[in-house]
Amino acid sequence: MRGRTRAVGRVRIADVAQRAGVSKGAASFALNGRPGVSAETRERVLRIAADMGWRPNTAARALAGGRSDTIGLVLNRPPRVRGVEPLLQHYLEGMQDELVDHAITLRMQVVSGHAAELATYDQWASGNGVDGLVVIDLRVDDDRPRALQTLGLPAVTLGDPRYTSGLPTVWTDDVGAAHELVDALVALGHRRLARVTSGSRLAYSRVRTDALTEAAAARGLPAPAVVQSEGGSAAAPEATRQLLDRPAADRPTAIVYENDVQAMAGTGVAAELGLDVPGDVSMVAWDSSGISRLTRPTLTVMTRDARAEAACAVRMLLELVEGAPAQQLQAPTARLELRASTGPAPDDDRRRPPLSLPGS
Amino acid sequence: MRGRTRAVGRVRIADVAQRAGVSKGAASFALNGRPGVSAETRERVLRIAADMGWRPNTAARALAGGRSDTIGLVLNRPPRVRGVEPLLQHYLEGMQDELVDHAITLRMQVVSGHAAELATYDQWASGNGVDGLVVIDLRVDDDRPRALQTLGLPAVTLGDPRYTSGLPTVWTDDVGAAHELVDALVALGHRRLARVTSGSRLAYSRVRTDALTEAAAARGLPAPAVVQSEGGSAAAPEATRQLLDRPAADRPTAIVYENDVQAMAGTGVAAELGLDVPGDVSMVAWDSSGISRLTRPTLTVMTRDARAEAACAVRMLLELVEGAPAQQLQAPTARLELRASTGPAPDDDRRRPPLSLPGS
DNA sequence: CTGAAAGCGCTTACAG
DNA sequence: CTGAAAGCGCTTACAG
Repeated sequence: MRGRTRAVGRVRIADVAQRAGVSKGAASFALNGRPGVSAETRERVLRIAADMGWRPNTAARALAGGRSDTIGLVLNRPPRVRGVEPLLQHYLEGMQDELVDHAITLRMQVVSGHAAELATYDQWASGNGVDGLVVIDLRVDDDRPRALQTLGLPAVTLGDPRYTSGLPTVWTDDVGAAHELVDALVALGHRRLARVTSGSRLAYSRVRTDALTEAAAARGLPAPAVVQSEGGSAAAPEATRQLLDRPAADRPTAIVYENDVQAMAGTGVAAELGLDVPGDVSMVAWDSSGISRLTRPTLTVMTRDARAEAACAVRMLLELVEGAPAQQLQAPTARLELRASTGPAPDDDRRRPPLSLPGS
Repeated sequence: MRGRTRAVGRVRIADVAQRAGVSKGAASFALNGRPGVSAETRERVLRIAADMGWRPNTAARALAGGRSDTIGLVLNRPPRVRGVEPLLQHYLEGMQDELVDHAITLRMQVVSGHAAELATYDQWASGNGVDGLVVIDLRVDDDRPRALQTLGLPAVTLGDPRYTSGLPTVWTDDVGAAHELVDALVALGHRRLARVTSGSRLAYSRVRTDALTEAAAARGLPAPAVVQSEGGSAAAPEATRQLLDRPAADRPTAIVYENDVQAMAGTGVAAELGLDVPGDVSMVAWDSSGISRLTRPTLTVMTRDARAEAACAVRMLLELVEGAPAQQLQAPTARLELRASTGPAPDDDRRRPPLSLPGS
């Protein structure tokens, strides 16, 4: 069934070369846009290849050391959080947007563990399995940028340059966004903020938490309570309970979640505890999966175009593969979109004096 | 930067063979579990390969006509519905679950258009780019099963056998599920059902709609109103408005959506129209992304393990590649999980005589 | 049961 | 600017 029977009618580069009256090598040069062949020859070869329906054999190309027209993505997640959460969903969509226009394949490998991830990169590098990589889920102590540099594999990441170790990146200014968010909450009378994070070692999570803390300090607010919700959105209810299950004077009046699924879960917990959203506590989601208008109450979110960012990262990667220089591209900063889950802080919060003074 | 420099320290099958004192061919046989080599030789080769850290070069293997340790998935979706909707999300997760255990790569190609999809299959088949395929989004008039048979590409699909043209499949009995659902709605006093579908040509959507219609007829209910919501969840609000924006006597008292995102959107529209869920209208989602417990009201859903189904499909595919016979595997039928979005039909509906008699 | 050889389709130095 | 040849790492008939 498999084996060495060539698919019927499959046209090889040798067929194109013969028909064009040139050598295989010349045809290859023409087809790959390399110098060493006259303009008219190139054009003829191209036309004949199109006529005959030639398409490169990816395996042969890869084996010979050429382009594989494939980019790689490794997903390293423990099974229990292997869900496709909102941000990854947008990233996948954005990558698809760009790939479909370039007839590029996405090679996706799921691994459980850091060692397995590096082994995958090693194998891809040595087998020309991919032309380049998109690296996501950057951590604060990530050694993948360095490993990839050693392997000589072009790679682009999505995340704040301070954690990318020089890897080309598409990023957004979450620090600026955090300040806008805190300003808006302060304007609503909030002083006791809280933050539910996806994981303490995820770079983007860290950047946001740090920025929120700084912004709060700059406005003279007490340091936001920070609760880790490792293990995906499933842990968000527990994190929320931890924050809300205390006397009103201690309770945060606004919680900032990593994404809207977490915020929905948190809103449910608030209801269970007899708290009104936004009457008693305001809820904000940073990343949105697009359901923020559909929830009751509708969710206030930090909006940015993660999908476009991922598309942009892929474009950058393809250019990088072509030899373009590495860059750090800043995408538009997230903007606050106010909806029904946020409102003025509860009255008691406004009547009391600040709990602490500026300058943490 | 790229080119013919072999990655440092990369061990080839020839290195393994030399160290084991056998020919390359013998080593290949041993490594691939084929007959033609003694048990002790095989074991020695295997041990040495492991010691030396040998891993197959995928491209070389593919080119020589062997296993590529890759399975393919083509996503053919117009850009505007290129979102990762709940069902696809579960499928991706389930495929990942199975792939990670087998060190298999997923080759994913996004295309826009049927012709491009078939061209991709053709290229993969002729280049040994994949060992097999998972085919999703089966349509009622799908010619992909036949095309794949012609290409000789092993493939497994997810969907009702009546639309798979003999392709091996993992499927669930949506007809049985529809009957359970209608029974439950009838028990709550509902008589005017409605159905919002993902698309009239999607096989699973068609099966469900037909089954709901049959089940309604069997219970003596009028035929459910059916509204297409092509273009993803974005169209669900419009579809819902169409159903609910009529006099109470004409209005459905229960709407069955394709997934929970649609149902959330529909619930929002009901609120806009001043209708209470479930007081005036009950809402049911067929596929759930896991947020059905988080919405307000919580959503009644048809629960099944789509993730496990996808994992099972991949397992079947890998066995098929190994030469196992094709099969049709029936996964557990979806069960109804009643939550707050469904309740007794509005009173006026019970007081009136049936609108029609059994036997559509 | 094993070895030596050809071949998969392409790219790329190397001569002309 | 072009041709002829070697080689990428593997698999698989074909002889022994």
